[in-house]
Amino acid sequence: MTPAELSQAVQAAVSAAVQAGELTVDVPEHVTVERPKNRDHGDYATNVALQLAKPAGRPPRAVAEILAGRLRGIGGVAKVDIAGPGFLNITLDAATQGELARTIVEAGEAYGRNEALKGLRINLEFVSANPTGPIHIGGVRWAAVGDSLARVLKATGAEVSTEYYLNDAGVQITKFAKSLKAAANGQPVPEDGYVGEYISDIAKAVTDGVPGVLDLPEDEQLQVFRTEGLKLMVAEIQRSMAEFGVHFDTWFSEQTLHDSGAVGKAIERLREQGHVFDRDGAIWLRTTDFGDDKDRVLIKADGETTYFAADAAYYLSKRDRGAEVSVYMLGADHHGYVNRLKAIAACAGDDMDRNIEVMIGQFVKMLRDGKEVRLSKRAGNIITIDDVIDWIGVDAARYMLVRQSTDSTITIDIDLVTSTSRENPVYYVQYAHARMSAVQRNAVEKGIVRSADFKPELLSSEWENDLLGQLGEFPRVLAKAGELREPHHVATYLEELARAYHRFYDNCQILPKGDEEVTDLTHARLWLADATRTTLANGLRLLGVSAPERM
RNA sequence: GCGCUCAUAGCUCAACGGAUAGAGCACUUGACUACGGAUCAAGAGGUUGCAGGUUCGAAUCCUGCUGAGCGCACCA
Repeated sequence: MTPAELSQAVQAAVSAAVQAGELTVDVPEHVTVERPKNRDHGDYATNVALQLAKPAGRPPRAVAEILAGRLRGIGGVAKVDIAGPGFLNITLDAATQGELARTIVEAGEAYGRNEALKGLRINLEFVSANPTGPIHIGGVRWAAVGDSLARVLKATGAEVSTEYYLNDAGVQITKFAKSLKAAANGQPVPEDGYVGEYISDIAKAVTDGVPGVLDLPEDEQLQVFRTEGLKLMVAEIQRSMAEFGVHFDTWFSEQTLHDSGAVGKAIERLREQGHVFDRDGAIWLRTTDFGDDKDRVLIKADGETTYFAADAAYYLSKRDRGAEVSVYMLGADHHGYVNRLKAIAACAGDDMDRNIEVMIGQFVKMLRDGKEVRLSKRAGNIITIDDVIDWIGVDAARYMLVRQSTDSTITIDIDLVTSTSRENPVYYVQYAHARMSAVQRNAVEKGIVRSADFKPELLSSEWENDLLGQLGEFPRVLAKAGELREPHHVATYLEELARAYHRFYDNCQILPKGDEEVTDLTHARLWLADATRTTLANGLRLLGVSAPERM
């Protein structure tokens, strides 16, 4: 029995008690059934009696008594106890619990998938770093988290489109082009220009690709460095992302918004909604109607459109392309944008609490010799995505970055991370998978084929029970991670699952030793181990981390 | 000045409003004639920044305070 099925059974028990006139309450939509930390509290516990006590006008324990009687009648429930203030502690019989292993093995790659966000069309934008240099460590965090989040959202039933917004239209690109041109001509870096080895590399690639470029007039030269340099830089970013296992469905160019007239059209649409006004020769959007602390300029007095106007056009583009929910993942230095972005949605007539979500993630702080290293792209002092991959590899890097909540800053000690990368918890999880794969190899070698005649009641030890309980949590963890947009819950879960597996492994012999006989228990444990391997692999896939058969 | 975010073991981090706040690292002590020791078992380590409030119950929600990071453009 899965936790979801048990939850429904408890809900049905409440419903039956209400119909029988034993309780007078509205039947709750969802009944919480959780895995208690303490084994003495049964396999599952529910607080439903505590929550219904007040509306029912009865003491919690009295409500619990009523429900306990009905729960005992459910098939597969071995025991129901009332504990503490009114918790219902439910113990399943071993066969009912053990059956979960079969459920998981038969579901295979589909185990864990659910419909928590069924049909929701989500546009997920992340990284979106300016294409004026390689992706640095901060962007790498959003790459790891965003890509995993996309996988999690898909697994919870959403239709997800991932997107990288290329700011290829602004003055930063002009500075980038000037920096390339200067490097190619052996001139000093222009004021506010970009420096770093990559600048001279790209400058050389441009001059190799366009022979004679240095003989062109200044302005034509600049144009070549702008278009060709941008092309090369974007290709470089795309290569890094692909190497990191991160996929974007759409690379969206800001320039196309201007070229296609989408920016002007967006302003007209907002004007029709009644939120655009003129003041001091400029055209404004009245974002203060929707919680922003000041109104924003769309077109400056000199006639130029602002970056904000492109943002508005971009939001409307996402909407026109079918997004019900636009999710933005931004760094903490952009938290000031939250209100204005949400106001764009509201000004366009959308629901700012539903159609747009802006996630703010904290920084990555780097330490070297115990001191914080200040990173700046302009100064050329950066740690790139390629550096991180070189140090510890894709698996360890992605896992490290995705396993903690984006609410907290990540502190990476450069000396420590390179010297002790083996301590990364990712190996603990991967090792569990590799260990299980080894068992399967050995089984094949001994000619043991997992029998279809599975006796789930044999999985009755505390280690097997713990492992089954953990396995049953996976769909719920995924649903939570998707709904909260927090993929780190998957990583935390996998560590707990791996721990339960390692403990099971150390305490329960799976395959016979020497000339011992193959028993029903051998087969039952192979089912359980296979279910674990399946779940570990499914979870690791969601994080973009490999599930190795050997390490 | 106004605003956003954060504060949990020595360190890095977890914890749908639930029962005795959990892991890893580091520290102490055990388990390898091995289904893979990248593991397991045991120990030690906490007034969840401070003070109130809400309730059957608060690390979690609310208020105030302290500390840290960041943001407050007709820049992009």
